[in-house]
Amino acid sequence: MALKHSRQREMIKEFLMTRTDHPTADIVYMNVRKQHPNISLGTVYRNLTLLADLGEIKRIRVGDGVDHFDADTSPHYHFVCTECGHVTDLQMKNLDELVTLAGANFDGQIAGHVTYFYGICGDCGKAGRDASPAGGAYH
Amino acid sequence: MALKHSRQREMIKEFLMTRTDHPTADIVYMNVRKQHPNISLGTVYRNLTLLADLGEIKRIRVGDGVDHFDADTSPHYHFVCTECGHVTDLQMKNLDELVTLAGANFDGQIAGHVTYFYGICGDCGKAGRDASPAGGAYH
DNA sequence: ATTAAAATAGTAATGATTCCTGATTTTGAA
DNA sequence: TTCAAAATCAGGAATCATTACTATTTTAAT
Repeated sequence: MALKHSRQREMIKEFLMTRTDHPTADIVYMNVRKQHPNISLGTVYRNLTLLADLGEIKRIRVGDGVDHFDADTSPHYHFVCTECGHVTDLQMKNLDELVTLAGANFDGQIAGHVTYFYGICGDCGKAGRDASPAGGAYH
Repeated sequence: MALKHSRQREMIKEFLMTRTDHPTADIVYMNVRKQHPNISLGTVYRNLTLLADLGEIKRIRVGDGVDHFDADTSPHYHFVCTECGHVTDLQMKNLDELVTLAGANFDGQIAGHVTYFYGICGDCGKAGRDASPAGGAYH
């Protein structure tokens, strides 16, 4: 029942903390494997889930069919690029007031909300303009 | 290239329009099969995707690992019960202003936002209180 | 050092969704 | 009406993320 220390879990957490983007389980796996070549994908999944349950990391779902993970557990919002799929942080005031607003005409207890934004990220926007036949700078 | 009429697609759309909840592909499949027993699950998926691409229905993703579908394409928000998993509509003013707010400190083009709420729905709340040892009405 | 609980590696299983293929429907024109 | 091309279908195989299983290894308390 008690939690025991594990080198694998430590490495997963450490790796996540080095990243400002929000890697998927598979990306975590590929990277941790560089230092610990025979870690298994199942171990990565199990520990990501465990850490998320403990509240040490956050699981992020942005509708792309893959779970992303974030070592930053403070409340903040995310942006998903519909072009490259990257998930990035977004500075913005907290919107918990929405829960009150939503609860006004609703029969039930609203515990929280999920909000994320989508569009074209800065990099893809630049690349798109550069590649455009209608007047980008090429070379 | 041109779209051709299909009985299957019609039935799928018709079934969705009878529902105020937001069925998954599998639920659509099981129900349409009552009238058209040898429709295939692949056909249901293909047509749900097609209808969603045409904008005739909406695909809803609420982080439960399954896509839900909604014949009501007008902008509105959803609530997911963490107890029973049901997805229901939620009356609330549109929040497109959030996109402007979010774009303020962001490098990129924000096209839209996804918001949904979660908690305990009215039915589960009632059931929970009824079953509670700490003072429900038993008789 | 001993030992029971927890965690692991490796692999199999699951579940939602997509892809593939040969047969069937639809539709517009002859 | 007849016909052929394009679209769609049914059924099943394949994919992909994730979870479950099991024999072995690691952890940590005695």
